[in-house]
Amino acid sequence: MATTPAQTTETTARGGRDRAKRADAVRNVEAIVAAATRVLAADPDASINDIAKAAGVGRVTLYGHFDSRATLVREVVDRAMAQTDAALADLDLDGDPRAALGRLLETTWHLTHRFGAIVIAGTQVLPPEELRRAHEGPMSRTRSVLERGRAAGELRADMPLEWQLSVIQAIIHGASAAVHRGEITADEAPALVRDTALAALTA
Amino acid sequence: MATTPAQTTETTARGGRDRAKRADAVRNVEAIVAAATRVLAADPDASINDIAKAAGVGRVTLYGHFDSRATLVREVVDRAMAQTDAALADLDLDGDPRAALGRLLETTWHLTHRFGAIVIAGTQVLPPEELRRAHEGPMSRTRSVLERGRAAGELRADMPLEWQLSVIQAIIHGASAAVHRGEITADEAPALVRDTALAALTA
DNA sequence: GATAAACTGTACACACCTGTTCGAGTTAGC
DNA sequence: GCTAACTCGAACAGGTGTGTACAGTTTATC
Repeated sequence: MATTPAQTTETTARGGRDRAKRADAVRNVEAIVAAATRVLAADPDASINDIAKAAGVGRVTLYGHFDSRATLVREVVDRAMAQTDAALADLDLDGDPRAALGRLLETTWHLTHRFGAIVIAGTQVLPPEELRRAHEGPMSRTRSVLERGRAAGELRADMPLEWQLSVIQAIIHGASAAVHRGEITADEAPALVRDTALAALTA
Repeated sequence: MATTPAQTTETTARGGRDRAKRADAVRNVEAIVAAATRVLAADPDASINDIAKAAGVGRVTLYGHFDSRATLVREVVDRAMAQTDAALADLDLDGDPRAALGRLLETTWHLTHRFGAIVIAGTQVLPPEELRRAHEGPMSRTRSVLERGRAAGELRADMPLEWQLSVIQAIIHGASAAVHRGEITADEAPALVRDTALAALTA
């Protein structure tokens, strides 16, 4: 329990109005987003009711904080992308392109697996170009490493770069699905993803 | 009420009752299955209404031929699998494992791309083990070629076989998605799938 | 401890999808 | 050309999901 008030919460977040949001309201919003992330990652078609229940909150309360399903999904996607971007920003992508790509692959896999079907939930609600823009950030990092590897002759350049990006995405998603099916464990997945994708992109 | 047996059309199909089906009924059933295949391949969540409309038939008529959505989906999946199995049976899978796998990959891609999201429609309606059994046929062909290649030292054997199957599936589905997004053309896809998958599975 | 913000459950309006029933019109088949 | 099979639209029942309105209660904050 915070005994020291002093600029309690963020007044700058969205509505930045005169009054600050009440502490329990902030807590609930947080619980809702967290629950939505968890639930939607498992089932992109989960209802608002499921999410509210998972957050330990009434459905009406949820609507008090988010205008619509789309708004909530957008928030979840935004946070996921922000987290993704932050994790990727910590990565050292210099040096040997293959090694850099390997690190990038492992990290990306962890993120993809954590966020699972949220992307799907996004595609069903958000306009395509908005989704495209969200993907752009992480994608561009991979693309630049890929370009560097191709230019250095360490990665094969005899197929479209966009195709190679698709392959990477496909393998990562495939690994996540394979883990869910129990064919491989979450522990061995990163190495498999890295080795397989690197092999696929090597001449 | 059987006035004339006659054995006109297929009395053996399913209900194998006394009277033969009328010609227009057969035609409609065919149109429905074709439309369902087409529509569900694009959107696995398409409603019965959409399918009936696409088939140029009333919704009630559709229900006259198929008890429920599940029945229709089952029929569509069954036909797709039969077609798949037939196409794969024509393939020569002997000789050099890599060449055989290459042929298998190209053919499988064509089939997957044609049937698209039908698998998803299936997973949502049919019991898991029924789907599993449907997948078993085509999957087992790939598995045996894969095993042969691994044993011959032509394909890498340092990762689980099940994982390699997942990778193949992921690349094929990824290619189909990439074509839909317009990143690559349907013409260049088979070669890309073959080359990429073979590279991924080669030591 | 007073006040306003926030929470709660219930209930309603609306939309969509599934599956069924009905009566009337159309058509294939003998 | 008769008859049974087939088709059609409209309409209903049951289910689910979204979003809103209301009235009462809790609770943070000053």
